[in-house]
Amino acid sequence: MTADIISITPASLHTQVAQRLRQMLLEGHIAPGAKLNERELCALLKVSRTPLREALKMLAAEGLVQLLPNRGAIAVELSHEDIQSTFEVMAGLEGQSGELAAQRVTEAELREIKALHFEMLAAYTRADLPAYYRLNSQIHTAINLAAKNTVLTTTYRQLNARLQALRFRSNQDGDKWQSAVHEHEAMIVALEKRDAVALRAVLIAHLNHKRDVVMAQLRHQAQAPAAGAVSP
Amino acid sequence: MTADIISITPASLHTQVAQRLRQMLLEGHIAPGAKLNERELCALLKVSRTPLREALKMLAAEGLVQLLPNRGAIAVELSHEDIQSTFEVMAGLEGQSGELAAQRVTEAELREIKALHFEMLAAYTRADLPAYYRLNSQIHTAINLAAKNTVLTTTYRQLNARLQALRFRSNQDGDKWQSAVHEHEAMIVALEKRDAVALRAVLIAHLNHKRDVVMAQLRHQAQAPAAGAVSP
DNA sequence: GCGCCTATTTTTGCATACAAAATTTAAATG
DNA sequence: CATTTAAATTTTGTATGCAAAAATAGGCGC
Repeated sequence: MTADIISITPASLHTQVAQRLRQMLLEGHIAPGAKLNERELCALLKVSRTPLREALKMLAAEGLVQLLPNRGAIAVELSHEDIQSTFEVMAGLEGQSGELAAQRVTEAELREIKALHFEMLAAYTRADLPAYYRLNSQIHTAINLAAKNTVLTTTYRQLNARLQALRFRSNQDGDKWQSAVHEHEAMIVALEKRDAVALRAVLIAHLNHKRDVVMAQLRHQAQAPAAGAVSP
Repeated sequence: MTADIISITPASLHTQVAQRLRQMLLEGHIAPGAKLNERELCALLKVSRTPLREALKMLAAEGLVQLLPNRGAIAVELSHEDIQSTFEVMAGLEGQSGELAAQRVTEAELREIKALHFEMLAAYTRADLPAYYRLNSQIHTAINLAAKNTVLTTTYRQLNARLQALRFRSNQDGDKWQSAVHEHEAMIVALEKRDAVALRAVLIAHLNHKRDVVMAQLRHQAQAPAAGAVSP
């Protein structure tokens, strides 16, 4: 809806700033809960406060930062309940993505998804976690795109971004990892068969398992807080 | 996630401006596709350009306005495809709302929803369209709230706002109206039985019908454009 | 009369300046 | 020495000013 404007112009400053900040939040260069000092960020990004503040307002509307009246902005810090809720909605969106993708996926898209799947298996076999995560994410994105619904895509992206900003590179144990891979196998099968109901079910189950892993990890973290944070 | 900050302060100017603009867009005081002139709006709202522009950036992130680089902002104008996509996602969200609401609705909530339902029947009987729409919307909102998922609620609200901004007070004919009311009856039954599957199904069907009505109306409108727009 | 090019005006985008609020620091009191 | 309070400093919020881009108007040639 916005993407179809052919941008010859090199994008306004506030847009660029928003993009940079978004990236910093997602890549963990700004930790959840961290205060976003305007002066600092202006210096870092070499822009004045006006475009920076405009970018912050956009990120706030996206749910990546939280505005505290008269106290500036902080990187979002989701409560356990927020995370649970987000996963719940994400599961619904993934399910719908799958349902629609099964009906609308083209041959070319299917081939590409299968290729990504095999690449992911390679990463799994090598226990290359970063590559695995990257490919995993690419597959889910590809399925989402195959659903051919721009609103679904933007909504999905937005919620996914919030979760990514939390940066729990869930060091899932071998068992969980293996079953995740099995679920991915089932996805491919369902997609090949254009079985909307099955793909929906697999994706929802997959995300629920991911949620369980993350929530368990969070509970664990809560009991044993970061090592350096005890006494100075 | 933002609401839990007890706001003693009377909300920053940019927040107020965003709220006013949002209202104007939803109530049709600003038509879809209309240009949002900064000077004009500043004069109207009696604020300087800074908070106004910040508000516009927020509304852009919410998908209510569209930013055209170096050319300001316009009220969103969704293509037929966008509208179709939005309804598709809304259907999924409504379905999930129903599914969760059936599991989580309290007795008090159920009673209130039933009361709203009867009020809506009264409005229907009187053929009081405005009241009917208001109550209809309240019922859907109540079901959504009964699902007890804040992310679902905000996502739902955001997409719903975009559709509302289009302002097709679909003058649905008697037949369609009657079946919409029947669907609402089915919702109440499913909710009372806490039948998640049934409520989900009814809500999805309900929204799909609404989509059909709206899309048909849009096609009709496209063929016979506004009367005053032909020649001066 | 019509299209095209240029000059003017308007409008947007960004930077800066000023005011108000919050935070920090330090002092003063118990 | 802790606690509270008041001043100083920082930080946010809003208004204004200036430059660049776009829209508009006018003039020119054809």
